[in-house]
Amino acid sequence: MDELDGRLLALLHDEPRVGVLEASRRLGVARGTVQARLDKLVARGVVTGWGPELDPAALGYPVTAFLTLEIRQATVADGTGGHDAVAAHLATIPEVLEAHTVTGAGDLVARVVARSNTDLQRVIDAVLASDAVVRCSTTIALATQVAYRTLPLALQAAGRS
Amino acid sequence: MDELDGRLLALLHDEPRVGVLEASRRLGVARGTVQARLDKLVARGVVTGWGPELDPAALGYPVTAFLTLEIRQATVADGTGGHDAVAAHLATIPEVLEAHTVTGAGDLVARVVARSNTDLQRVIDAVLASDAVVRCSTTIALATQVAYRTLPLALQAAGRS
DNA sequence: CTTCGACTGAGCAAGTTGTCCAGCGTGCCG
DNA sequence: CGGCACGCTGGACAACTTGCTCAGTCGAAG
Repeated sequence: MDELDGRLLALLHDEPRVGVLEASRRLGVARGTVQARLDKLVARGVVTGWGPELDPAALGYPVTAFLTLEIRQATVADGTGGHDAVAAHLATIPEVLEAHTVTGAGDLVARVVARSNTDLQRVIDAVLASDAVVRCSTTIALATQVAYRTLPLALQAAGRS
Repeated sequence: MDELDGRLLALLHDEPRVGVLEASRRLGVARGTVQARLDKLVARGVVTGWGPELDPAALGYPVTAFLTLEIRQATVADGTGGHDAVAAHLATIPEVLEAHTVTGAGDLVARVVARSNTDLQRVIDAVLASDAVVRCSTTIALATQVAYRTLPLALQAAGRS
């Protein structure tokens, strides 16, 4: 991650449709260089994909909420662990966009979306359908102050390392 | 969002590098159709971008945490509101990947990353540098059970609407 | 001094893109 | 019922990009 990598990522971020050739022109380096840098970034795992970013709101799910789940700690009789069981359960619910185990009061935090505040109840019920979920507290996201971004981080990493 | 849109998004998700022509072959429709669908998805705001997805861990920031901030409610003497001031402040910190105002105990939830648990302290201090932040409680993400995804949601939306 | 890695600038065949066009079937409306 | 808009098809075209290769240059490290 040097300064050129940073500029490359910034360019791709601003105009994702530019190809390697166009990028090389913008950055003022040879095409092969851009290609090599990109390959390296992908190989290093820095760039994980180019998939289309979808907006849940535009898909009809404008409500975002964070659920803090409390998981039954004990392993169930059939041998399935509490966390794994819940993770598998959450993965089957399309409205669950992501989930992390965390420290602190709750055991697991999930980001979910819903068609409306009313619909959110349905989603929560779906989450609660697992026996391993003991409790669920809901925090609704009112507004996005900072939209998900990684570019500033990449630029900082480029500047330092 | 019909079934073809869903298949198209799924294909792009699985293999982002495929072009329009290849996609049309895979989906068994004409190239113009794929192009038209894509344009419409972008125009509708469903697809918000094709930017490269960066992995904070690969950038040297393997620690993820959720900060719940309590914001000073009163408007400051100079007229800057508490929320806006904090949002602007957070936006200047690269380690803050996203932030939302929320209902419930806290006023604002921010996702941050750090180089290590020790480094997390530095990030938290940076967040706390704003006068408008009254309190901050930290929840460290231990593991990702469900990685951020929107495809299942899109497929469900495609099936229904 | 030699070696090594990275970058440049060039070339080539093959493939893709953007943009047209005419034709066809379906559903809607007067 | 005729007419019309709309979306999809299949094809065409020039212009461009990609993947790949290669020789040459440059600076840093051994």
